[in-house]
Amino acid sequence: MASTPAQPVPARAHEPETWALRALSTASAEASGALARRMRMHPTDVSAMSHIAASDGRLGPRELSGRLGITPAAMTDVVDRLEAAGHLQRRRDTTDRRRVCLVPTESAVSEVRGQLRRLLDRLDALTEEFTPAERDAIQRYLAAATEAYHGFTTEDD
Amino acid sequence: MASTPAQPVPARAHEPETWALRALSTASAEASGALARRMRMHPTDVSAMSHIAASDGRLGPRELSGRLGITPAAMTDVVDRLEAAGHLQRRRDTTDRRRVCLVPTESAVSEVRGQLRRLLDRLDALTEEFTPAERDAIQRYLAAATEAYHGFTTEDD
DNA sequence: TCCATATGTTTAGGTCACTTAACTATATGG
DNA sequence: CCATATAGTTAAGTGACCTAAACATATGGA
Repeated sequence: MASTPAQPVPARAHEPETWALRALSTASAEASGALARRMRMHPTDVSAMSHIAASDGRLGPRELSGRLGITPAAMTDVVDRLEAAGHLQRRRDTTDRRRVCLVPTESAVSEVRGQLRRLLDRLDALTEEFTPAERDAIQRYLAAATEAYHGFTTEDD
Repeated sequence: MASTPAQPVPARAHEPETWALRALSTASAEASGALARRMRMHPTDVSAMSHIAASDGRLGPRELSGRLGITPAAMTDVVDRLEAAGHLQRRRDTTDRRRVCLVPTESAVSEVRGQLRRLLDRLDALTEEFTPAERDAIQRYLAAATEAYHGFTTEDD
């Protein structure tokens, strides 16, 4: 079943939060895989549809390929798959006829939103158990952790 | 640069922590990619080495393929690559000669540990900014969030 | 003891999501 | 109006995965 990462338990000598973050990363990666499986789509295609469904309808293949970290050529394949599956339509941009707008279909938007909501509702529910002061600390911690990961990513070797 | 996920900003109507978790997931996925790139290895191979480096030296291909969510046949390819790169050795188990033990080389262990430490140290450092009570809340939240992701993953459709 | 069955690993062959490079079409500034 | 840049696609190739089958070893019961 597991379709993604799965990290080993780190070898002691780190903070409990650090272990917890690694477990969290693994769990969230597995959830992404589960989401894709449930929608019977490739993980890349789900990511693409998430962006498209949240866009203003003017998102094009080039911009999207950059966001997903794949080449424009690969993006053509992704869009081909999504269009064939009836999840979106290509529409020529009227003002710049080089551009293509990726317009999600009604059904695709509601399916993406619906499936995502199952996850996001679960996450929303977590906050009920915490006081406002605790929630403030949690939010600060999550932001700092995100920044720490980002710092590691952009760290020069 | 971006080699992984990258989620869109969710469309409102959710808790700040929920948005923060999605940003965190994206950031951690990108960090995993950066880790692999820095070690000049495939993401799968890095995951494999993480498990092997943290093992008791008796970890075999079948068990590891299960942990990584790939088939045993694919695992053979992974082990071939890692062995060719000098990161591990295959050793026949003496008590059950069907089994192969994946023994990491000295250099591989120190490289994996060294690179991982750069990340884990960053994460450890985060905790300094919080009080013990806040840290307790953070730890509870992280555990609950992990469980929420896991619940979503195993949710029957 | 010997065989049926189960388990760990590898081999063989195929698939498909990606890559790079080249091509078409459109935009734009000098 | 042409040189150059940009959006998108096509073409050809690569490699990390898959399924299926083979092989080696273990194990429990007749």
